[in-house]
Amino acid sequence: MSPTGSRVRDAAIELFAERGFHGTGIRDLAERAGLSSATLYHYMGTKEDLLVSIMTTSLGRLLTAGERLTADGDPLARITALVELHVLTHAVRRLETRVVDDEMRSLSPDHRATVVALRDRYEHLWQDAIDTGCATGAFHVRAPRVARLALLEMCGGIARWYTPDGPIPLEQLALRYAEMALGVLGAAGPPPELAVDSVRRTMALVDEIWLPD
Amino acid sequence: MSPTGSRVRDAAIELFAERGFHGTGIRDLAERAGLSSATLYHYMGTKEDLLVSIMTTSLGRLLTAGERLTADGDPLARITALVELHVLTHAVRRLETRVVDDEMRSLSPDHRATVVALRDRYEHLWQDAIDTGCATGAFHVRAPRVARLALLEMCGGIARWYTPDGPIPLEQLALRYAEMALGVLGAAGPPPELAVDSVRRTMALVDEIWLPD
Amino acid sequence: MSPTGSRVRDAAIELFAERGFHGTGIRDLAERAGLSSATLYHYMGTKEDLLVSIMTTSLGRLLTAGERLTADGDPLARITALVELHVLTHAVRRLETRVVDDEMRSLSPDHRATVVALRDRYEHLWQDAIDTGCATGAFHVRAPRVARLALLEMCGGIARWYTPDGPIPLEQLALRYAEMALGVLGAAGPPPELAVDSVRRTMALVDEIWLPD
Amino acid sequence: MSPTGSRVRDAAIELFAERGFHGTGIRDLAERAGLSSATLYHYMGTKEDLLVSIMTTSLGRLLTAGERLTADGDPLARITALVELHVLTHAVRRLETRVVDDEMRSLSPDHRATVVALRDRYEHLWQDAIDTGCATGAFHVRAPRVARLALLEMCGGIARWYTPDGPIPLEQLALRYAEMALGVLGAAGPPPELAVDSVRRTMALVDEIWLPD
DNA sequence: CATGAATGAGGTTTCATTCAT
DNA sequence: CATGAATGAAACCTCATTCAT
Repeated sequence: MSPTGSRVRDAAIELFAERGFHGTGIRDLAERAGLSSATLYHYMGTKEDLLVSIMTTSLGRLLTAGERLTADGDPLARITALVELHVLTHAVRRLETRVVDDEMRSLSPDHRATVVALRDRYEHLWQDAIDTGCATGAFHVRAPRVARLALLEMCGGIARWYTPDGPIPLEQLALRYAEMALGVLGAAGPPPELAVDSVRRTMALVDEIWLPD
Repeated sequence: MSPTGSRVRDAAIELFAERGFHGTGIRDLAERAGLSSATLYHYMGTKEDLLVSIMTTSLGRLLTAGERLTADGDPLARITALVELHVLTHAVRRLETRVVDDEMRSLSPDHRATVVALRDRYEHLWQDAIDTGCATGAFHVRAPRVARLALLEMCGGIARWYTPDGPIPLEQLALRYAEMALGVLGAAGPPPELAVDSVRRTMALVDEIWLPD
Repeated sequence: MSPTGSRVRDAAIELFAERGFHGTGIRDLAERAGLSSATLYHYMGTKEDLLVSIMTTSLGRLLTAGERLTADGDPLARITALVELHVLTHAVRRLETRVVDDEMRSLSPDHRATVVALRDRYEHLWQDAIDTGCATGAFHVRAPRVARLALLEMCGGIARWYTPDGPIPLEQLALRYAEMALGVLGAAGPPPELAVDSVRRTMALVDEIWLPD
Repeated sequence: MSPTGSRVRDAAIELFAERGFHGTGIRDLAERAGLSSATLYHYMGTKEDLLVSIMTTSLGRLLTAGERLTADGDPLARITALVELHVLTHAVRRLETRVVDDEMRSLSPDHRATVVALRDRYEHLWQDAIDTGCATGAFHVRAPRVARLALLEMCGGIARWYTPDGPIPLEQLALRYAEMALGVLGAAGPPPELAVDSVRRTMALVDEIWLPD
């Protein structure tokens, strides 16, 4: 993407995350991007197109990463990786992920369907890991669907408060969330050194997936 | 409040929850309440005043309930009750709670400060229970502040999907969330029959607190 | 008029004078009068009716007084009395007279015609005195119509700044204006003691005319 | 200024003068300027900004002209020039000057302060000439401050009735006002041919000062 | 006598978007 | 590639007024 195009996109991510889609005006976007509002339209379709593009890109990357991480491994390894992915992504890409999580309602029906389909595929990775783990006896959960919803909210919530200046390094945060998630699922975690290895692998993937931006 | 005033308030809760504050127009409100947009202004100040009133009322009730439930009891009982309260309120009052959780950013600085102060008092009840439980050895958490944030997100998330028509009765849902929360905190739960008693007590309080509406 | 009716009228005079007719809202009037805006309508017709009533009353009294003062006397005495009348009225009834002078343009055509007719009758008293004085050689003016307009503006202007707390007593002010007016007309004034007598007589008339209010 | 910008400004001057600031709607302005009401906002800030700009420009020019005319000369010459300036400006620029004289009350406090400061500087030129003339014995006035106020009202009043179609040429009108003003001040005027010269010089300045518009 | 409730019309200003240059 | 100019629609809110109680 052209550098100016990126500026537009970045401006949109910042403002949509901060003020919401309907709370952000075209002029706000233009000002933040350092352009006139007319010029904006060289780099985007409508305001909603911009939102859709942000959401599909972000969700698409999350899905790609999720699929790679769950291509093999036992349920415990898979859910651990998904939790790490979700937490790290929501921390490293706070703004994009907030837009994805909060602005679904601002989409028109057609666009919403597209985005929801992506999200469903992603969430299916979670549900599958949870269900399999319940079947194998690795997890002890009485309402697996509820567990999925609870875990997703819990892990995604980090985007509402995370800052890199906080007292706990991000790697440690991811470990804590992984522990909490396994607590939710009634599972025992792996030994610490394996857990650290897992987080580092996931972090590397997150960096790779978001690199081209 | 006058019946018409209630209709205005209810319309606002529905629409703010569904479309967001900035996504809801005065005409939408008027139409939903069955009034002309001019008449709306007999029952509210500005649109933001209406939002503030909804948020402070809702948060105020949650805080009152939380304070009552944590007036005594050991940390396990207190955190259990708070989880139940949060889950039940977010299920029974899906719309209000979504507005409270999502529209903080739509408030002007002054109003935001007021609302944030209320929320902080409420969240302090959680932090206090968690910290005490960690100190007594009832909980095993390495990052108590993170645990609080994670639990609040997890439990509040129910407002994003709950419907009374779902396959799991609300009482059971609350029990599941309590179990998951104790898993997050690395704690063992009480025997089932005591847990049911607790949920029923909390449900009664929720009903009472929200009655006058 | 009922005491409440007077309050309404007084409120209108104050606010119309201060903010102008279009700058004054019905609610402003109601608040100033200590009534609800609905109750206002027991004491007036439309907002414009209220304006018309204020203007015709005020102009009517000025006209009555002017006619009395010019019923006899030579041109110098008549113009002196008119100047005194105009100045004293605009000082003692600053607000009414400002409304009369400034809000003609806010009247609808019909009402305007009525008010203009009154004003014309009043101004004719001035023109007549001036013209007669020119004919008798008492005044030396090359453009008598312009002189009339200039004098009326000059004398009425006192309503834009007069306050009873000023350093110069009102009686003195009236004398100064009379002197200036005669200067405008190229006429010599009467001896001081006669001038004072005249002002006092005019002041008494002003008090009488405005008494019933 | 762009031609369209001028049209907006001209429309505002006409309508504010005719109907008053509060009596003029944005749609009236747009219609008069031949624009949509949205387009109006490319050429102005708020409606009040437009008013402020009109007032400061107009007053600023009057002040500049006044300063030039009173840079030297004896009190009689200075006051004569000021009277001519005031009269000619109020005749040639009837609408602007009416807005300046009538709409001070429509300004918000901050803007009002700015405009009042300009007006005070302008009026100070008058007061200074009057006071000096009294000191030198050129004028005979017992209340110099009152004289200033009276003269300003008298001369500015021409904007309320002047039309170029009237029976008296503007140059003659200015002479008549100068004579009347000297009458107010108890002063004898210059011989006719000098007076005519003075008016012509002042008229040239007025034309020059208002040219760039 | 007084008012709360109600409203259609209109207030000023901003919206997202287009297009000629 | 960039923008100033333009606009219909809509934003939030207030207007003057009526009427049942």
